[in-house]
Amino acid sequence: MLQLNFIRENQQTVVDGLKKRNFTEEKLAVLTQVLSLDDQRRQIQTTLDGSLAERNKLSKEVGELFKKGAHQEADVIKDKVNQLKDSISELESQLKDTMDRLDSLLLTIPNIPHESVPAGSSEQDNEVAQAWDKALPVLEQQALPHWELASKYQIFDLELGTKLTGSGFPVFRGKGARLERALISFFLDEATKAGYEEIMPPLMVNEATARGTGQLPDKEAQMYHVTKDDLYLIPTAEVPVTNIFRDVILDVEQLPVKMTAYTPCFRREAGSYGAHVRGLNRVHQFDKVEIVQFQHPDKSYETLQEMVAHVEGLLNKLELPFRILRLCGGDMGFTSALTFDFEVYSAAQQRWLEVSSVSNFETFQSNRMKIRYREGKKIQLLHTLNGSALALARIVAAILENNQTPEGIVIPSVLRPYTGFDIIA
RNA sequence: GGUGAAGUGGGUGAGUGGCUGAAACCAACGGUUUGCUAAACCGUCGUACUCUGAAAGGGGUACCGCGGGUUCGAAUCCCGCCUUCACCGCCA
Repeated sequence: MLQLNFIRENQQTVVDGLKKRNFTEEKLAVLTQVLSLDDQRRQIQTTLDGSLAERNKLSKEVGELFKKGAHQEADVIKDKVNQLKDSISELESQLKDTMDRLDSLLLTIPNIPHESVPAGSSEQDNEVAQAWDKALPVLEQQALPHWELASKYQIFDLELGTKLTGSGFPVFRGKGARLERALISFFLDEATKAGYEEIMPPLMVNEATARGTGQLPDKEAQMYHVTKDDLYLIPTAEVPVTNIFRDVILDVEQLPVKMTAYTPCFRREAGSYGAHVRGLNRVHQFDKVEIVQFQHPDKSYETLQEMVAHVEGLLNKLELPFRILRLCGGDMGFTSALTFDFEVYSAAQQRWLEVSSVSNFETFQSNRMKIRYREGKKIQLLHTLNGSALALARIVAAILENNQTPEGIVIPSVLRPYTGFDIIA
Protein backbone atom coordinates (compact mmCIF):
# COMPACT_ATOMS: atom_id res chain seq x y z
CA MET A 1 0.00 0.00 0.00
CA LEU A 2 1.38 3.39 -0.96
CA GLN A 3 1.72 6.05 1.70
CA LEU A 4 -0.81 8.84 1.44
CA ASN A 5 1.77 11.52 2.04
CA PHE A 6 3.88 10.12 -0.74
CA ILE A 7 0.96 10.29 -3.16
CA ARG A 8 0.17 13.81 -2.06
CA GLU A 9 3.71 15.10 -2.35
CA ASN A 10 4.81 13.22 -5.45
CA GLN A 11 1.76 13.18 -7.65
CA GLN A 12 3.71 13.35 -10.89
CA THR A 13 5.98 10.46 -9.86
CA VAL A 14 2.96 8.40 -8.97
CA VAL A 15 1.21 9.18 -12.24
CA ASP A 16 4.31 8.34 -14.26
CA GLY A 17 4.78 5.14 -12.32
CA LEU A 18 1.22 4.00 -12.79
CA LYS A 19 1.43 4.75 -16.49
CA LYS A 20 4.34 2.36 -16.64
CA ARG A 21 1.92 -0.17 -15.28
CA ASN A 22 -0.40 0.76 -18.09
CA PHE A 23 -2.90 2.73 -16.06
CA THR A 24 -5.25 4.62 -18.35
CA GLU A 25 -6.22 8.25 -17.70
CA GLU A 26 -9.53 6.91 -16.49
CA LYS A 27 -7.94 4.64 -13.92
CA LEU A 28 -5.63 7.42 -12.77
CA ALA A 29 -8.68 9.25 -11.45
CA VAL A 30 -8.38 7.07 -8.39
CA LEU A 31 -5.56 9.33 -7.23
CA THR A 32 -7.69 12.46 -6.99
CA GLN A 33 -10.43 10.45 -5.31
CA VAL A 34 -7.95 9.21 -2.74
CA LEU A 35 -6.62 12.68 -2.01
CA SER A 36 -10.04 14.23 -1.68
CA LEU A 37 -11.19 11.41 0.60
CA ASP A 38 -8.12 12.03 2.70
CA ASP A 39 -9.01 15.71 2.94
CA GLN A 40 -12.49 14.77 4.05
CA ARG A 41 -11.08 12.37 6.58
CA ARG A 42 -8.89 15.03 8.15
CA GLN A 43 -11.68 17.51 8.28
CA ILE A 44 -13.98 15.03 10.00
CA GLN A 45 -11.20 14.02 12.35
CA THR A 46 -10.53 17.59 13.39
CA THR A 47 -14.19 18.31 14.07
CA LEU A 48 -14.62 15.05 15.93
CA ASP A 49 -11.55 15.62 18.07
CA GLY A 50 -12.89 19.03 18.96
CA SER A 51 -16.23 17.59 20.08
CA LEU A 52 -14.51 14.89 22.09
CA ALA A 53 -12.33 17.47 23.77
CA GLU A 54 -15.44 19.43 24.66
CA ARG A 55 -17.11 16.32 26.06
CA ASN A 56 -14.07 15.48 28.16
CA LYS A 57 -13.90 19.00 29.52
CA LEU A 58 -17.58 19.11 30.45
CA SER A 59 -17.44 15.67 32.03
CA LYS A 60 -14.66 16.82 34.26
CA GLU A 61 -16.77 19.78 35.34
CA VAL A 62 -19.60 17.42 36.23
CA GLY A 63 -17.24 15.51 38.46
CA GLU A 64 -16.15 18.64 40.26
CA LEU A 65 -19.69 19.90 40.69
CA PHE A 66 -20.70 16.57 42.17
CA LYS A 67 -17.95 16.79 44.70
CA LYS A 68 -19.23 20.18 45.76
CA GLY A 69 -22.73 18.79 45.92
CA ALA A 70 -24.02 21.10 43.19
CA HIS A 71 -26.24 18.47 41.62
CA GLN A 72 -28.51 20.82 39.77
CA GLU A 73 -25.71 22.57 37.98
CA ALA A 74 -24.24 19.20 37.18
CA ASP A 75 -27.47 18.09 35.58
CA VAL A 76 -27.45 21.11 33.29
CA ILE A 77 -24.02 20.15 32.00
CA LYS A 78 -25.03 16.53 31.67
CA ASP A 79 -27.75 17.58 29.28
CA LYS A 80 -25.24 19.53 27.25
CA VAL A 81 -23.01 16.50 26.94
CA ASN A 82 -25.93 14.34 25.94
CA GLN A 83 -26.59 16.71 23.07
CA LEU A 84 -22.98 16.51 22.02
CA LYS A 85 -23.18 12.74 21.94
CA ASP A 86 -25.44 12.67 18.91
CA SER A 87 -23.08 14.68 16.79
CA ILE A 88 -20.15 12.65 18.08
CA SER A 89 -21.62 9.35 17.02
CA GLU A 90 -22.62 10.86 13.68
CA LEU A 91 -19.06 12.07 13.12
CA GLU A 92 -17.65 8.74 14.23
CA SER A 93 -19.64 6.84 11.67
CA GLN A 94 -18.72 9.35 8.96
CA LEU A 95 -15.07 8.94 9.88
CA LYS A 96 -15.24 5.17 9.76
CA ASP A 97 -17.07 5.24 6.45
CA THR A 98 -14.56 7.63 4.90
CA MET A 99 -11.61 5.61 6.12
CA ASP A 100 -13.09 2.38 4.80
CA ARG A 101 -13.58 3.91 1.37
CA LEU A 102 -10.10 5.39 1.46
CA ASP A 103 -8.52 2.08 2.40
CA SER A 104 -10.32 0.10 -0.23
CA LEU A 105 -9.27 2.61 -2.88
CA LEU A 106 -5.67 2.59 -1.68
CA LEU A 107 -5.66 -1.19 -1.94
CA THR A 108 -6.32 -0.93 -5.67
CA ILE A 109 -3.17 1.12 -6.32
CA PRO A 110 -0.08 -0.96 -7.07
CA ASN A 111 3.47 -0.08 -6.12
CA ILE A 112 5.33 2.56 -8.10
CA PRO A 113 7.94 0.93 -10.33
CA HIS A 114 11.58 1.83 -9.80
CA GLU A 115 12.94 4.21 -12.43
CA SER A 116 14.91 1.41 -14.04
CA VAL A 117 11.79 -0.63 -14.78
CA PRO A 118 11.11 -0.73 -18.51
CA ALA A 119 7.67 0.16 -19.83
CA GLY A 120 5.74 -2.70 -21.34
CA SER A 121 2.56 -4.66 -21.17
CA SER A 122 3.55 -8.32 -21.04
CA GLU A 123 6.41 -10.72 -20.60
CA GLN A 124 7.47 -10.00 -24.17
CA ASP A 125 8.63 -6.61 -22.95
CA ASN A 126 10.84 -7.83 -20.14
CA GLU A 127 14.42 -6.76 -20.51
CA VAL A 128 17.23 -9.28 -20.45
CA ALA A 129 19.45 -7.90 -17.71
CA GLN A 130 21.99 -10.66 -17.97
CA ALA A 131 22.03 -13.05 -20.90
CA TRP A 132 23.56 -16.50 -20.96
CA ASP A 133 26.67 -15.92 -23.00
CA LYS A 134 27.94 -19.48 -23.14
CA ALA A 135 26.60 -22.17 -25.39
CA LEU A 136 23.26 -23.63 -24.46
CA PRO A 137 23.33 -27.35 -23.87
CA VAL A 138 22.27 -29.36 -26.89
CA LEU A 139 20.90 -32.75 -26.12
CA GLU A 140 20.90 -35.80 -28.26
CA GLN A 141 18.02 -36.53 -30.53
CA GLN A 142 16.39 -38.94 -28.15
CA ALA A 143 16.50 -36.57 -25.17
CA LEU A 144 13.37 -36.67 -23.08
CA PRO A 145 11.36 -33.99 -21.30
CA HIS A 146 11.43 -34.37 -17.54
CA TRP A 147 7.95 -35.88 -17.27
CA GLU A 148 9.08 -38.79 -19.40
CA LEU A 149 12.33 -39.09 -17.47
CA ALA A 150 10.23 -39.18 -14.33
CA SER A 151 8.55 -42.41 -15.26
CA LYS A 152 11.65 -43.90 -16.84
CA TYR A 153 13.65 -43.49 -13.62
CA GLN A 154 10.77 -43.46 -11.11
CA ILE A 155 11.58 -39.98 -9.86
CA PHE A 156 8.11 -38.62 -9.39
CA ASP A 157 4.60 -39.70 -10.22
CA LEU A 158 1.90 -37.25 -11.19
CA GLU A 159 -0.81 -39.85 -11.77
CA LEU A 160 -0.31 -41.14 -8.26
CA GLY A 161 -0.61 -37.58 -6.97
CA THR A 162 -3.89 -37.27 -8.85
CA LYS A 163 -5.14 -40.42 -7.17
CA LEU A 164 -4.19 -39.17 -3.72
CA THR A 165 -5.12 -35.52 -4.09
CA GLY A 166 -5.70 -34.13 -7.56
CA SER A 167 -3.77 -32.94 -10.56
CA GLY A 168 -0.70 -30.87 -9.87
CA PHE A 169 0.35 -32.65 -6.70
CA PRO A 170 3.46 -34.65 -7.58
CA VAL A 171 4.56 -37.64 -5.54
CA PHE A 172 8.35 -37.79 -5.43
CA ARG A 173 9.85 -41.18 -4.84
CA GLY A 174 13.16 -42.91 -4.32
CA LYS A 175 16.07 -40.95 -5.68
CA GLY A 176 13.67 -38.27 -6.83
CA ALA A 177 12.54 -37.65 -3.27
CA ARG A 178 16.14 -37.71 -2.14
CA LEU A 179 17.12 -35.21 -4.83
CA GLU A 180 14.33 -32.93 -3.68
CA ARG A 181 15.51 -33.11 -0.09
CA ALA A 182 19.14 -32.63 -1.15
CA LEU A 183 18.27 -29.44 -2.99
CA ILE A 184 16.35 -28.08 -0.01
CA SER A 185 19.28 -28.77 2.32
CA PHE A 186 21.77 -27.33 -0.13
CA PHE A 187 19.77 -24.12 -0.56
CA LEU A 188 19.25 -23.70 3.17
CA ASP A 189 22.92 -24.27 3.88
CA GLU A 190 23.94 -21.71 1.28
CA ALA A 191 21.51 -19.18 2.71
CA THR A 192 22.77 -19.81 6.22
CA LYS A 193 26.34 -19.31 5.04
CA ALA A 194 25.24 -15.99 3.56
CA GLY A 195 23.97 -14.87 6.96
CA TYR A 196 20.29 -15.69 6.79
CA GLU A 197 18.60 -17.09 9.88
CA GLU A 198 16.69 -20.25 9.18
CA ILE A 199 12.99 -20.14 10.01
CA MET A 200 10.38 -22.90 9.94
CA PRO A 201 7.09 -21.04 9.84
CA PRO A 202 3.51 -22.31 9.92
CA LEU A 203 2.18 -23.47 6.57
CA MET A 204 -1.22 -21.96 7.25
CA VAL A 205 -1.82 -18.33 8.08
CA ASN A 206 -4.73 -16.23 9.25
CA GLU A 207 -6.43 -13.46 7.38
CA ALA A 208 -4.41 -10.63 8.89
CA THR A 209 -1.18 -12.27 7.78
CA ALA A 210 -2.44 -12.94 4.27
CA ARG A 211 -3.50 -9.33 4.08
CA GLY A 212 -0.14 -8.10 5.30
CA THR A 213 1.90 -9.28 2.35
CA GLY A 214 -0.83 -8.41 -0.12
CA GLN A 215 -2.20 -11.85 -0.93
CA LEU A 216 -5.53 -10.50 0.25
CA PRO A 217 -7.48 -9.00 -1.29
CA ASP A 218 -5.67 -9.02 -4.65
CA LYS A 219 -4.80 -12.70 -4.94
CA GLU A 220 -7.46 -14.44 -2.97
CA ALA A 221 -8.23 -16.85 -5.82
CA GLN A 222 -4.61 -17.99 -5.84
CA MET A 223 -4.74 -19.37 -2.29
CA TYR A 224 -6.25 -22.48 -0.78
CA HIS A 225 -8.67 -21.41 1.91
CA VAL A 226 -9.48 -23.66 4.86
CA THR A 227 -12.93 -22.27 5.43
CA LYS A 228 -13.79 -24.11 8.60
CA ASP A 229 -10.99 -22.39 10.49
CA ASP A 230 -10.63 -19.42 8.15
CA LEU A 231 -6.97 -20.13 7.44
CA TYR A 232 -5.02 -19.94 4.21
CA LEU A 233 -2.37 -22.34 2.96
CA ILE A 234 0.70 -20.28 2.21
CA PRO A 235 1.54 -19.65 -1.47
CA THR A 236 5.11 -18.80 -0.43
CA ALA A 237 7.18 -18.57 2.76
CA GLU A 238 7.30 -14.83 2.15
CA VAL A 239 3.86 -14.59 3.74
CA PRO A 240 4.55 -15.94 7.24
CA VAL A 241 8.18 -14.81 7.35
CA THR A 242 7.56 -11.19 6.40
CA ASN A 243 4.67 -11.01 8.85
CA ILE A 244 6.99 -11.92 11.70
CA PHE A 245 7.69 -8.21 11.97
CA ARG A 246 4.17 -6.95 11.41
CA ASP A 247 3.56 -4.06 13.86
CA VAL A 248 7.14 -4.22 15.08
CA ILE A 249 9.57 -1.33 15.44
CA LEU A 250 13.14 -2.52 14.95
CA ASP A 251 16.19 -0.63 16.04
CA VAL A 252 18.27 0.66 13.15
CA GLU A 253 21.19 -1.34 14.57
CA GLN A 254 19.31 -4.57 13.88
CA LEU A 255 19.12 -3.92 10.14
CA PRO A 256 19.37 -5.73 7.89
CA VAL A 257 17.37 -8.64 9.23
CA LYS A 258 17.97 -11.65 7.01
CA MET A 259 15.78 -14.73 7.13
CA THR A 260 15.45 -17.86 5.07
CA ALA A 261 12.78 -20.53 5.14
CA TYR A 262 12.01 -23.73 3.38
CA THR A 263 8.31 -24.43 2.95
CA PRO A 264 6.04 -26.22 0.57
CA CYS A 265 4.04 -23.67 -1.41
CA PHE A 266 0.40 -24.12 -2.33
CA ARG A 267 -1.10 -22.40 -5.34
CA ARG A 268 -4.44 -22.95 -6.94
CA GLU A 269 -3.27 -21.69 -10.35
CA ALA A 270 -6.77 -21.58 -11.76
CA GLY A 271 -7.27 -21.84 -15.48
CA SER A 272 -3.91 -23.05 -16.67
CA TYR A 273 -3.48 -25.83 -19.20
CA GLY A 274 -1.38 -27.10 -22.08
CA ALA A 275 2.20 -28.11 -22.65
CA HIS A 276 3.58 -25.21 -20.65
CA VAL A 277 2.12 -26.63 -17.50
CA ARG A 278 3.08 -30.24 -18.09
CA GLY A 279 5.12 -32.18 -15.60
CA LEU A 280 6.65 -30.00 -12.93
CA ASN A 281 6.37 -26.80 -14.95
CA ARG A 282 3.37 -25.69 -12.96
CA VAL A 283 2.00 -27.56 -9.98
CA HIS A 284 -0.27 -26.83 -7.03
CA GLN A 285 2.28 -27.85 -4.43
CA PHE A 286 6.00 -27.31 -4.75
CA ASP A 287 8.95 -26.81 -2.46
CA LYS A 288 10.81 -23.55 -2.21
CA VAL A 289 13.53 -21.94 -0.15
CA GLU A 290 12.87 -18.26 0.25
CA ILE A 291 15.21 -15.49 1.37
CA VAL A 292 13.79 -12.35 2.97
CA GLN A 293 15.47 -9.15 4.09
CA PHE A 294 14.35 -6.13 6.08
CA GLN A 295 16.59 -3.24 5.21
CA HIS A 296 17.19 0.46 5.67
CA PRO A 297 15.69 2.42 2.75
CA ASP A 298 19.08 3.84 1.81
CA LYS A 299 20.56 0.41 1.36
CA SER A 300 17.78 -1.67 -0.12
CA TYR A 301 18.96 -1.55 -3.72
CA GLU A 302 22.42 -2.71 -2.73
CA THR A 303 20.69 -5.49 -0.88
CA LEU A 304 18.66 -6.38 -3.94
CA GLN A 305 21.90 -6.77 -5.89
CA GLU A 306 23.31 -8.91 -3.11
CA MET A 307 20.28 -11.18 -3.27
CA VAL A 308 20.48 -11.41 -7.04
CA ALA A 309 24.12 -12.38 -6.69
CA HIS A 310 23.19 -15.03 -4.14
CA VAL A 311 20.74 -16.67 -6.54
CA GLU A 312 23.26 -16.43 -9.35
CA GLY A 313 25.76 -18.24 -7.15
CA LEU A 314 23.30 -21.08 -6.56
CA LEU A 315 22.62 -21.57 -10.24
CA ASN A 316 26.32 -21.46 -11.06
CA LYS A 317 27.03 -24.10 -8.44
CA LEU A 318 24.29 -26.26 -9.90
CA GLU A 319 25.85 -25.71 -13.34
CA LEU A 320 22.57 -24.68 -14.88
CA PRO A 321 22.37 -22.21 -17.78
CA PHE A 322 20.30 -19.20 -16.75
CA ARG A 323 19.45 -15.66 -17.64
CA ILE A 324 18.19 -12.73 -15.60
CA LEU A 325 15.26 -10.59 -16.63
CA ARG A 326 14.32 -7.17 -15.45
CA LEU A 327 10.55 -7.28 -15.42
CA CYS A 328 8.62 -4.58 -17.24
CA GLY A 329 5.85 -2.54 -15.66
CA GLY A 330 3.16 -4.76 -17.10
CA ASP A 331 4.61 -8.06 -15.88
CA MET A 332 5.73 -6.99 -12.45
CA GLY A 333 3.84 -8.06 -9.34
CA PHE A 334 1.37 -5.65 -7.76
CA THR A 335 3.48 -5.04 -4.66
CA SER A 336 6.94 -4.83 -6.21
CA ALA A 337 9.02 -1.80 -7.14
CA LEU A 338 11.69 -3.75 -9.00
CA THR A 339 11.81 -7.45 -9.81
CA PHE A 340 14.46 -9.64 -11.37
CA ASP A 341 13.33 -13.00 -12.62
CA PHE A 342 15.73 -15.88 -13.05
CA GLU A 343 15.05 -18.34 -15.83
CA VAL A 344 16.79 -21.65 -16.25
CA TYR A 345 17.12 -23.20 -19.67
CA SER A 346 15.40 -26.48 -19.99
CA ALA A 347 17.20 -28.22 -22.79
CA ALA A 348 14.68 -30.89 -23.59
CA GLN A 349 11.75 -28.49 -23.66
CA GLN A 350 13.96 -25.89 -25.29
CA ARG A 351 12.50 -23.10 -23.26
CA TRP A 352 13.34 -20.90 -20.30
CA LEU A 353 11.68 -21.76 -17.00
CA GLU A 354 11.22 -19.21 -14.24
CA VAL A 355 12.91 -20.47 -11.09
CA SER A 356 13.30 -17.35 -9.02
CA SER A 357 11.90 -13.92 -8.58
CA VAL A 358 13.83 -11.40 -6.52
CA SER A 359 12.09 -8.16 -5.60
CA ASN A 360 12.38 -4.96 -3.68
CA PHE A 361 9.03 -3.85 -2.31
CA GLU A 362 10.41 -0.68 -0.79
CA THR A 363 7.78 0.49 1.75
CA PHE A 364 4.78 -1.02 -0.02
CA GLN A 365 4.55 -4.08 2.22
CA SER A 366 5.96 -2.42 5.31
CA ASN A 367 3.31 0.27 5.10
CA ARG A 368 0.55 -2.31 5.15
CA MET A 369 2.23 -4.23 7.92
CA LYS A 370 3.60 -1.25 9.83
CA ILE A 371 7.11 -2.67 9.91
CA ARG A 372 9.31 0.17 11.04
CA TYR A 373 12.71 0.99 12.40
CA ARG A 374 13.84 3.56 14.90
CA GLU A 375 16.80 5.75 14.09
CA GLY A 376 17.49 8.25 16.84
CA LYS A 377 14.11 9.80 17.50
CA LYS A 378 12.70 9.10 14.07
CA ILE A 379 10.50 6.13 13.33
CA GLN A 380 10.17 5.18 9.68
CA LEU A 381 8.98 2.39 7.44
CA LEU A 382 11.74 0.06 6.34
CA HIS A 383 12.15 -1.72 3.03
CA THR A 384 11.28 -5.36 2.52
CA LEU A 385 12.85 -7.61 -0.08
CA ASN A 386 12.54 -11.23 -0.93
CA GLY A 387 13.53 -13.81 -3.44
CA SER A 388 13.28 -17.48 -4.21
CA ALA A 389 16.54 -19.26 -3.58
CA LEU A 390 15.22 -21.37 -5.15
CA ALA A 391 11.94 -22.86 -6.36
CA LEU A 392 12.43 -26.58 -6.46
CA ALA A 393 10.11 -28.21 -8.92
CA ARG A 394 11.42 -26.42 -11.97
CA ILE A 395 15.03 -26.73 -10.85
CA VAL A 396 14.48 -30.47 -10.64
CA ALA A 397 12.94 -30.40 -14.11
CA ALA A 398 15.96 -28.56 -15.50
CA ILE A 399 18.50 -30.82 -13.78
CA LEU A 400 16.75 -33.92 -15.03
CA GLU A 401 16.60 -32.72 -18.60
CA ASN A 402 19.95 -31.01 -18.92
CA ASN A 403 21.93 -33.69 -17.16
CA GLN A 404 20.49 -36.71 -18.90
CA THR A 405 23.01 -39.03 -20.51
CA PRO A 406 22.68 -42.47 -22.00
CA GLU A 407 23.92 -43.81 -18.64
CA GLY A 408 21.43 -41.90 -16.55
CA ILE A 409 20.93 -38.51 -14.95
CA VAL A 410 24.12 -37.03 -13.58
CA ILE A 411 23.82 -35.24 -10.26
CA PRO A 412 25.64 -31.87 -10.08
CA SER A 413 28.75 -32.41 -7.99
CA VAL A 414 27.76 -29.81 -5.41
CA LEU A 415 24.68 -31.89 -4.54
CA ARG A 416 26.39 -35.25 -4.22
CA PRO A 417 27.23 -34.86 -0.52
CA TYR A 418 23.52 -34.32 0.00
CA THR A 419 22.14 -37.04 -2.25
CA GLY A 420 24.69 -39.71 -1.46
CA PHE A 421 24.65 -40.82 -5.10
CA ASP A 422 26.02 -39.26 -8.25
CA ILE A 423 23.73 -40.65 -10.90
CA ILE A 424 20.12 -41.66 -11.27
CA ALA A 425 20.15 -44.69 -13.47
C1' G B 1 -13.30 -30.08 23.59
C1' G B 2 -14.54 -29.16 29.30
C1' U B 3 -13.61 -26.39 33.95
C1' G B 4 -11.01 -22.52 36.49
C1' A B 5 -7.64 -18.18 36.62
C1' A B 6 -5.45 -14.27 34.08
C1' G B 7 -4.39 -10.54 29.99
C1' U B 8 -1.83 -2.89 31.86
C1' G B 9 3.96 0.74 28.63
C1' G B 10 10.76 -2.94 26.52
C1' G B 11 10.25 -6.22 31.38
C1' U B 12 8.19 -6.96 36.50
C1' G B 13 3.90 -4.89 38.42
C1' A B 14 0.25 -1.06 41.09
C1' G B 15 -4.36 0.74 39.93
C1' U B 16 -11.94 -1.50 40.95
C1' G B 17 -15.74 4.86 38.00
C1' G B 18 -13.46 11.40 37.67
C1' C B 19 -7.16 13.70 40.90
C1' U B 20 -4.40 7.88 35.58
C1' G B 21 -1.46 7.97 29.39
C1' A B 22 -1.27 5.41 33.65
C1' A B 23 2.57 4.66 40.42
C1' A B 24 6.94 2.00 41.73
C1' C B 25 10.99 -0.94 40.37
C1' C B 26 14.18 -2.97 36.44
C1' A B 27 16.22 -2.33 31.63
C1' A B 28 17.65 1.50 28.04
C1' C B 29 19.45 6.41 26.81
C1' G B 30 21.77 11.40 28.24
C1' G B 31 24.51 13.76 32.13
C1' U B 32 27.22 14.76 37.04
C1' U B 33 30.78 12.72 40.19
C1' U B 34 34.44 9.12 41.34
C1' G B 35 41.80 7.05 39.60
C1' C B 36 39.65 3.76 37.07
C1' U B 37 34.51 -1.17 31.92
C1' A B 38 31.54 -0.62 39.15
C1' A B 39 28.56 2.37 42.50
C1' A B 40 25.79 6.79 43.71
C1' C B 41 22.95 10.91 42.10
C1' C B 42 20.08 13.94 38.37
C1' G B 43 17.35 13.88 33.88
C1' U B 44 14.92 11.47 29.57
C1' C B 45 12.23 7.35 28.52
C1' G B 46 4.89 4.34 24.40
C1' U B 47 2.39 4.60 19.61
C1' A B 48 -0.91 6.57 16.02
C1' C B 49 -3.89 10.42 14.07
C1' U B 50 -4.72 15.63 13.95
C1' C B 51 -4.22 21.13 14.49
C1' U B 52 -0.40 24.91 14.87
C1' G B 53 4.74 26.38 13.84
C1' A B 54 10.16 27.66 9.08
C1' A B 55 11.95 24.66 12.94
C1' A B 56 12.63 23.43 17.95
C1' G B 57 8.25 22.93 20.03
C1' G B 58 3.17 23.49 21.62
C1' G B 59 -2.24 22.07 21.66
C1' G B 60 -6.09 18.19 20.89
C1' U B 61 -7.87 13.08 20.20
C1' A B 62 -7.51 7.78 20.50
C1' C B 63 -5.24 3.43 22.47
C1' C B 64 -4.44 -0.53 29.42
C1' G B 65 -5.78 -8.32 24.62
C1' C B 66 -9.92 -7.38 20.56
C1' G B 67 -15.08 -5.79 19.62
C1' G B 68 -19.57 -3.92 21.55
C1' G B 69 -22.56 -1.83 25.75
C1' U B 70 -23.79 1.07 30.42
C1' U B 71 -22.48 6.22 32.17
C1' C B 72 -22.07 13.23 32.09
C1' G B 73 -17.33 10.42 32.52
C1' A B 74 -14.47 3.57 31.79
C1' A B 75 -7.90 0.58 32.41
C1' U B 76 -11.75 0.18 36.30
C1' C B 77 -18.80 -2.01 35.60
C1' C B 78 -21.66 -5.42 31.87
C1' C B 79 -21.79 -8.72 27.30
C1' G B 80 -19.27 -11.38 23.25
C1' C B 81 -14.68 -13.00 21.22
C1' C B 82 -9.38 -14.08 21.24
C1' U B 83 -5.00 -15.50 23.71
C1' U B 84 -2.09 -17.45 27.80
C1' C B 85 -1.63 -20.54 32.17
C1' A B 86 -3.46 -24.72 35.35
C1' C B 87 -6.29 -29.22 35.72
C1' C B 88 -9.27 -32.86 32.92
C1' G B 89 -10.23 -35.26 28.06
C1' C B 90 -7.81 -36.62 23.41
C1' C B 91 -3.26 -37.38 21.00
C1' A B 92 1.98 -37.58 17.21
